[in-house]
Amino acid sequence: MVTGRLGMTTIKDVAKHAQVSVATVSRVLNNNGYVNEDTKKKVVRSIEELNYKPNAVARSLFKKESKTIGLIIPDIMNPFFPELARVVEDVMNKRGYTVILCNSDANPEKEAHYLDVLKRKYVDGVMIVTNTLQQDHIKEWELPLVGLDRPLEHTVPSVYSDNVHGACLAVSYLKEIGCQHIAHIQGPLTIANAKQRYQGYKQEIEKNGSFQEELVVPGEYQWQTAEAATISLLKKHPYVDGIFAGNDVMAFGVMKAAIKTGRNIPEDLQLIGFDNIFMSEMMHPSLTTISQPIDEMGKKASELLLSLIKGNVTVEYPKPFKATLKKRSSTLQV
Amino acid sequence: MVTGRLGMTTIKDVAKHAQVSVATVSRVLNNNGYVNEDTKKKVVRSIEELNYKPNAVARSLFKKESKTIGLIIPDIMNPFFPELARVVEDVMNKRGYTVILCNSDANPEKEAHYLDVLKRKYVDGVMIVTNTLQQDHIKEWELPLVGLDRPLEHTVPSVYSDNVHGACLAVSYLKEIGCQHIAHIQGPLTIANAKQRYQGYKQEIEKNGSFQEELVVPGEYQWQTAEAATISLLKKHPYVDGIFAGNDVMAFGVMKAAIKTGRNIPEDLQLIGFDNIFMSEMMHPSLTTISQPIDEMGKKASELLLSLIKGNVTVEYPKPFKATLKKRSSTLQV
DNA sequence: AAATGATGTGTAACCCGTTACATATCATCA
DNA sequence: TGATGATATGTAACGGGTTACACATCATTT
Repeated sequence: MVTGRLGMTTIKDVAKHAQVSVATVSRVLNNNGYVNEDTKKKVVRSIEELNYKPNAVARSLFKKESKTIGLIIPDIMNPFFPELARVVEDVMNKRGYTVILCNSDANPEKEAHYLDVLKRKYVDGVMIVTNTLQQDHIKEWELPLVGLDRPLEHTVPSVYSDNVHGACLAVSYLKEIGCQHIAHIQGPLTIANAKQRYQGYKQEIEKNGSFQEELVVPGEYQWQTAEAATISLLKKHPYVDGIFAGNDVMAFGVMKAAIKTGRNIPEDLQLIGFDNIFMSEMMHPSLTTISQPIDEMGKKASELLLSLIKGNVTVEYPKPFKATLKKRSSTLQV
Repeated sequence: MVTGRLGMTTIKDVAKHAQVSVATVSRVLNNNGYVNEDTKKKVVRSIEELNYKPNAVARSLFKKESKTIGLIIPDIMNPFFPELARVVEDVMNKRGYTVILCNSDANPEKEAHYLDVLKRKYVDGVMIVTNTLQQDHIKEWELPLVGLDRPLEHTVPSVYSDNVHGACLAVSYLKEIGCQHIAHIQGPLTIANAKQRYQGYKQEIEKNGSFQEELVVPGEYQWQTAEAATISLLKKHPYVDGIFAGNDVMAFGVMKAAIKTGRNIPEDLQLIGFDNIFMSEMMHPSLTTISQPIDEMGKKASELLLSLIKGNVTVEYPKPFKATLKKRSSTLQV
């Protein structure tokens, strides 16, 4: 009596069992149209007895929606993204959506490939962290799309924080607590937020006209590179007494470098990171950092995407989120 | 000329454009059956001109497969899982599969819910990290399933490492390098691997008959709890000179506790963690730990699942992976 | 009492691929 | 020369839902 994949029960089985048509069963399932109370009970009982679960694929095919979204990020191993992924998955799950995880490695081909696959799978929308998405790609893309972490083309609403402002906050605080020579460990300039953080740094430093190009070194958003870069920086410029790292992970590298070069943080060298990933509190000393409201951002992005999926064409383009200074122990108390 | 969702081109459009039947187009697409070379060229040209992408949902419905798998883990924010997720996603992607990410929070209801949803979406298989999956749940579950990180029912092949052995390794090494009083920060005993690591600890300690229940304290696999537990442990038993933490994250908590109680690692207190998550190298001192071959395990689990999906009923039940000692700076050099 | 509208249910088309089956041509072989 | 098999292509059923439309019943209105 049971047909379908692996003995999966179908709506036909239920209809036969309850002695009604499939249309009636469907009406009961979707709770729409007219169904007599008794009929409904009969159908519900059959559904339970047969342990029937409607086939989501068949439904998708007809409805042209899959209750699935794609989440494209560079790399889930980058500590910033698990937090984001978690929030997104949470919100989406509560709303009945499922999340396909895609690691692009910031590789445009991989991104394009995922976009393609996702579309064929009828995902209802995509959330993406990217630097490379080209306008022509987006043009062909008629599905709900929201950018994350980095501003995208103006045709795509994006959720990100005010990196320039955040960087200014960091640097101005370093100045405030007495740093005379503030260096910057820079992220890859191909990434918009790294550039902006650098801009904020420069901008704030230039307020008293002391900007020195040599105090900016690339750390590739990785602690190993940042560690090496910091060591050679400190060798060349031993007077550096404050460092603004482009993200927390690089700040961890700075910490290692400080230890290796015999400096104490915060006494000899004050340090501020960016992101406030959850590990930053775990380090010793705990890391003063510019906190991005990751939770809020993830929630906002999810709501935005959901709204686009619901068909709202004119969603708001959210203002950049405010990054805030989170004081911990890698800077001195004022 | 273009029909379908959002102007999506269908196989019919292509057939019409190439002046052949849909069957022929399908044959070209799937590269099976007989197709004349010239016809093929015509069809390929039409496909390109119309930028046709076959609809994966329709294909799924017929083929009863979705080229999608589910990955159910407790929480992607737990640093152990991003590494795993990354490998799995990588392998699967290369084989043409897409990964749905599910955070269960180790909550049986959530797990059951995800399992249900995934099944309805025709996922081809599921990889799961769980302590709670009951036999009756698995019985109803006719899809390819592999367990991860923890041994599951004997009906389900699982990929995990030899935790008892790993714990023994840790403790015996601590003894070897001179520790007299070795404590254990324990994970939640509801989790099989935490229990096994505790067993290994106990087993190895008992070899010289010095097991003391009071030197075992619960750290809930979290650094905050572990930190607090360690502080009170060290207060009560100041002679403790070695700690085996049930995982790396708790070891980080121990590090904080050591600093707060004025101890140097490794001089005053030697420390070994478990997992070898990538942060363990980043900490200062870098953490000596029992390394699980996360990459290999992820790959193995993926291959296993793929094999089940391909229809192999009798897959091997893999031997537990060997955990190995990774010496770093939280223990003294011998 | 006839008309109207709400209620209740079934039939069949549709979503978009895949493939079994039917049909047709052509080369090869006995 | 008729049989056989390889090649080539089309028609239609199928997968498992959803829903437009048709039809029937019943209560209410005038």
